[in-house]
Amino acid sequence: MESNDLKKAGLKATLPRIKILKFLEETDARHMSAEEVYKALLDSGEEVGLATVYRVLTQFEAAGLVSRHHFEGDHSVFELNDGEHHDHILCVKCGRVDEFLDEVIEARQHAIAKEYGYSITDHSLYIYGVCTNCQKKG
Amino acid sequence: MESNDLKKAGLKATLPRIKILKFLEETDARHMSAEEVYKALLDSGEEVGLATVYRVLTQFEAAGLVSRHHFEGDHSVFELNDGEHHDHILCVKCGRVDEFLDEVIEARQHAIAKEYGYSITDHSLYIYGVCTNCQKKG
DNA sequence: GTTCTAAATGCGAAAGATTCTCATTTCTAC
DNA sequence: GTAGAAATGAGAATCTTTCGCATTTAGAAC
Ligand SMILES: [Mn+2]
Ligand SMILES: [Mn+2]
Ligand SMILES: [Zn+2]
Ligand SMILES: [Zn+2]
Repeated sequence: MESNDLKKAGLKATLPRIKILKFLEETDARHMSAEEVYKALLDSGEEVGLATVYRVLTQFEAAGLVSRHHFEGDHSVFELNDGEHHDHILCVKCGRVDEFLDEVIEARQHAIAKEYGYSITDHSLYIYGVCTNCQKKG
Repeated sequence: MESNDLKKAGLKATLPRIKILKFLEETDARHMSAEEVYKALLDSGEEVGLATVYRVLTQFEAAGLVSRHHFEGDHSVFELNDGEHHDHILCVKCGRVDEFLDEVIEARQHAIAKEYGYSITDHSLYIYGVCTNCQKKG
């Protein structure tokens, strides 16, 4: 139930927040932009202002409910957190996105941070390429 | 001499391009935005239109003369290529940027691309943290 | 259940970064 | 030197995101 999740996250259980969280939990599409969330809600008959979608997604991010990614210079996309970190590999032709977690890379990142004297807070790793399908086509 | 470098890159040796390339080669600042390049040129008495700076940097990128980075959701920054790839670790407090190259990570990325069936074209890795100096301050 | 108040919303306006349009200028090849 | 193609500059336009503010709402207190 969404209102409880929101309260646990320290957010007032308002109707727009409930709708957005519910939508993110139920949709199969991951990695959606604010605009896409907004339009999807409209299409399903739920009225939420675009500015509110932006605000709420930013709050969800701060609360740890979603992650924000910046794929290839584009606008921000959001995805519901499932508790485990992962990185992304994406197709520059068709936009396909796959997720992976590599412990060796994770460990090396921490070693590098240590080496340079940084207290690590976060990282982003995107691998770009052409997926199997798009390679076949040309 | 910049005009030769430009011609080698397949670009007509125009005055704006020469000025921008010369500037990038002579400045100590790396990782500059288009706006910063534009202003720095103005300050040094060189007149180049902002739209031209954007255009030229994008052409330089396509020609392999510079790399473009998207640090932390912000606008694009550019740096002159020195022939060798590197990744970045940056301080979220003061904006300091350090560069590193980790062969283990590079190798793992290729392994992952292979595993998922991607023909890899590029990647971006940014590690965010707090640098030594900023840790001391609090 | 009613009332109260701070917080949240929705709308349009505004912002910031980048691209586009098009008249004018500049390279380069001949 | 001339011609034609390509590049430039200036401002308009675009796109995403944020802001300002009047109105509404959640949730706590009666
Ligand atoms: Mn993901
Ligand atoms: Mn660099
Ligand atoms: Zn593909
Ligand atoms: Zn710092």
